[in-house]
Formats: sequence, structure tokens, C-alpha cells
Amino acid sequence: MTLTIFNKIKFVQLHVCTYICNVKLEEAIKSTKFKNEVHKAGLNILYTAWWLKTIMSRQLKEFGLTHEQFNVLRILKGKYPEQICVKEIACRMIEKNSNVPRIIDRLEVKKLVKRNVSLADKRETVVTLTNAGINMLDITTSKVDKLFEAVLTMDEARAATLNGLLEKVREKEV
Amino acid sequence: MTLTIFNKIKFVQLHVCTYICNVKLEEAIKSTKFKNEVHKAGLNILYTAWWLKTIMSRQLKEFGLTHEQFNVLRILKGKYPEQICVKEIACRMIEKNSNVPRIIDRLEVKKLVKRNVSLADKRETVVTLTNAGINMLDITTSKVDKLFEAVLTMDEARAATLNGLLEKVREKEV
DNA sequence: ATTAAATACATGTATATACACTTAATAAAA
DNA sequence: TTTTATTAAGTGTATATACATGTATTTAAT
Repeated sequence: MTLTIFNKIKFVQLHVCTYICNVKLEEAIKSTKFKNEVHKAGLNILYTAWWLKTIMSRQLKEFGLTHEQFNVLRILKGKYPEQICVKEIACRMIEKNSNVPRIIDRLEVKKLVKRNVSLADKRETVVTLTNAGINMLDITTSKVDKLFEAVLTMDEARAATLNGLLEKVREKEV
Repeated sequence: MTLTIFNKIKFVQLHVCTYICNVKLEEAIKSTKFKNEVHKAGLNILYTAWWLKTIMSRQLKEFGLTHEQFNVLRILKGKYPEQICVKEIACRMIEKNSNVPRIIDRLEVKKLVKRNVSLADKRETVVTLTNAGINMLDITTSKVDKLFEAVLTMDEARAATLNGLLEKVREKEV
């Protein structure tokens, strides 16, 4: 059904299986026995997310940014030049357990963001992009966006179906 | 289109947004502007994977296991009683950059697995489940499987479509 | 007004991820 | 056969994740 295109992700730690198949989950995790399609879908989601993150991280590494640092910068850009407090950044993160204060520490060292104590509420730390941060984000965003377009070749209709199904996955209250 | 069921995942670090919406991505990451459906699908995959991992980890925590430790145990079970070398475990991991030797260290401390030097090739370390490991896996697997069934309520047909779309996502060589 | 509770964020710890490097063992080349 | 290259796994480092706890500040309760 799907093409068997192999890709050149090299396993860093173990230098095994140097070329992995992106497409078929069975190949990717060397497993053929799934309980059912639903069980397979769970693993497929986890694997596809790892695949996407790996591709993005590889691109961002060139700029000394991690995936999560980039995410924080992009959130700050969304409200720029308004200052955003740490709490609100955390709300917008994809991975909700991210330790935002520590990510901001690293961005601050690189002089990409600036911390200030909020005047309205001294408990709050408000954060903004520096000029260096804006420049960095402009460059990296265009790179990452191009990468996304190059990699995710599915059409809009398929993507919309996929979005619906993923929301269906998360439908159940837990 | 989709129901708006809110779930009770509490943000641990920041105690904000105490209740998050699982279903609509827009609510989950407080963002409304996606470039297009494809871009949204990328973020949706990342978020759904985080959601799934969080649910699983919560269940496994009761048994003192992490998500990745459980994954290694399950891989060992797949070939039990055969011994598997570290390299082969790594091949089968969902997250390919996992540091398998270190995960095995922790499983060994808990006496759930046993390391041996391979007789055939002394460079290789072969690993097997102990009896305690088998017992642990039996209990946790049934718990996790039940959780999966309870949470992923989609039907087989939808799951099959989802699997096809995710493989479509990974189709492009990178 | 004083105390108690809640909030915002920082910090600390264990484990994981991502990746470089080292060591020992095996395979290949000279 | 000796050297060289490759492979398997372990070790080391920076950052991230997951979560507990501490500290300052604000809000609510008495």
C-alpha cells in the first residue's frame, strides 16, 4: 500500500540499523504483531512524533537551538512586543511538563530573551525577545517551515482528516 | 465537529490551566493561527504523542517504571526466553535515540533484567528478563492495555485510516 | 489587621534524550 | 600476521522531562 522508502537517519548511540524505514511502522520498530489497528495507531503516533522531532532538531542544531527552546521563542513571537509571563508560556507549550523557567535560563544566556519582574504582580517574571532573538527566530522559522513543507507532503484534505482523527484519539476523558 | 471534553491533567510545574482540553488542538496549545492543515497536523501529532505518553507514564509510575523502561521490558518479552543483545533492543525502540545501556542499568538495579556477556561475540551484552521482570511485565501490560482500550475509543476502521495517514506523513525521505 | 491559603516561579533530583568519545573485541586489509 | 577498520557497548556531558519542594508575593479568611 505505501511505498517503502528508506531514510538516512543514523542511529547515533548504537550505530545499528543505519538506515531505517520511515514508512511502515513494522519496519521502524521491527514488530509485526499488534493487537489490533487501534493499538498500532497508538505506537504509530508515538513513533511519528519522534520522527518529526528528530527532523526538526537536526535543522535547529545548526543554530544551537533545541526543539523546546525554539518552541518558547515562537510563543514569545506570537505576542511580540508584548511581554509574556512564564505561566502563559507554559500554557502554550506542546509538551506541558516542560520546565519553562529552565528553558528561559538557557535562552537568556544566549541573549535571545530578556527577563523582567512584572510591575503588576511581583511574583510574575515577564519575558520578551531581544533583537538577537527576533533575528534568530526569523532565520530558523523560515528554515523549519521550509523543512515542514518539504517533508510533510500530504495534501490539505488528508491533513484535515488526520487532524480530525487525532482529535478523535484524544476524545476520551482520562 | 468534535466534542469539547475537558480532562483533568494538572500542569505539575506551574499549576496553571489546571484543566486542559484534550480534544481541540487550538485549546490545548492556545493557538488559533496555523499556516494550514498540514502545519496543524504536525503540531497535532506532537501534542497527541505527549498526551499519550503522559497517560501511560501516570499508569506506570505506580509500579516505579518509566515509559522507556516498560518499552525495553516489552521488547525482551517478545523474544523471551531468548537473550537479546543491546543493539537489537535499540533497533526496536520507538524513540531511536534512547540510551539503552543506561535504561538497562536501571532495570538491572530493580532486578527485572539480567545482563550476560555473549559467548558468540564477547563485545555483545545479552539481556533477559528475570522472573521478577516477567511478573512485573504481566501486571503492567494488562494495566496499560486496559488503559489503551479505555482511552483510545476509536473503531478499527478509523484506526486503520489513521495508520495509513501517519505512514503518509513519514513517506518523504529526509 | 493578622493569619492562612493560593499563586508564580525558582531550584533540586532522578531519569531520559541527544550525541560525542572511549574501550574492548572482532573483522578486514596489508 | 600484523595493522587497520569496524562494531558493540559503556561512559560522559548538556539539555529536557517529570515531579517535589522551597520562597516570595498576593489574595482570601478570620
